[in-house]
Amino acid sequence: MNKIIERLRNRGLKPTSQRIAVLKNLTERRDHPTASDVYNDVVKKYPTISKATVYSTLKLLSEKGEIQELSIRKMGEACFDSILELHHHFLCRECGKIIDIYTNCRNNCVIIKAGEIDGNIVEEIQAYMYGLCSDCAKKNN
Amino acid sequence: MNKIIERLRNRGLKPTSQRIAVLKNLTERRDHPTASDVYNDVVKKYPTISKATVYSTLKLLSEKGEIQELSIRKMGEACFDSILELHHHFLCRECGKIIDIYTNCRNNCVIIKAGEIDGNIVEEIQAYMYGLCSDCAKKNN
DNA sequence: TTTGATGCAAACGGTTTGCACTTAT
DNA sequence: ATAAGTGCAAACCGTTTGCATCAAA
Repeated sequence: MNKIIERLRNRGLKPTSQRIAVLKNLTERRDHPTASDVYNDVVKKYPTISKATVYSTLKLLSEKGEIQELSIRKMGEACFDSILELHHHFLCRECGKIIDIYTNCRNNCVIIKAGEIDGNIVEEIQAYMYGLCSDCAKKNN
Repeated sequence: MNKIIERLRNRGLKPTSQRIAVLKNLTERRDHPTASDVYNDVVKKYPTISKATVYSTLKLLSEKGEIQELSIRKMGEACFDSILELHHHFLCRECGKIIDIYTNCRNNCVIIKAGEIDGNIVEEIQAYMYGLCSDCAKKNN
């Protein structure tokens, strides 16, 4: 818990109970939730929290670089990830699940090795993979 | 022009003047326009075209696989690409420009070579790179 | 002719904003 | 005390929808 408060303080954000609950929730789950997903969870413990606060907290945390907003969307909604370490995402076309992909991309990716491509300076790469997740692949057999 | 009509017919879409104008516009430009971008261009020649028609045409073409909707957004707006050939996208953090990246990824990417990762079947990969484009990199020096 | 497309305006849904009230420091 | 954050509702904006009109076959 103190760790969550510290993370907020380090980013210059007052550690209010709402913000603590939001960041804690996002940190504990690994399913790339949308703002509504986080709200629906947090509101159980803090019935008075508003969606606006959840939105504002997620936006602030993204801007400060404490969490990241993914480029892909779940049914039109932005989704968030508390893990900043370089990793990619797999999106299942059947069940819509988003799965973290950790790969030794740095070792294999010519672009990351070079740090630039076609004269453009590459600071970050996010790869989005589409296909059938292992669960859905099993079911379809 | 006949080529555009043929592309529409092949997808089972009536080649109306509006649809021809939309697909032609998207095919001629390489700047990954949003629906509004396309509308603003097309409306000059067809002053009566409505945004709803542009949206519907772009949606139909995406669904039929004739064009693609990118995963990234320009200021919250969906953007489209008439090029389906495997390629990636570079997004400049300074000017917001989206640049096509063609790389021999197939030869280097362990994931594409394997066709699966962590048991998930990978059918497609879109890589999004973030950084400074060559133009902005020059300016900043 | 008749089936499907268009244009308009209203609805929709995720996100943001304005403002009076509340809370952390 | 006071600066910052919250909750509510309304506004916002990209996108979709319903429906009467219109055009391609």
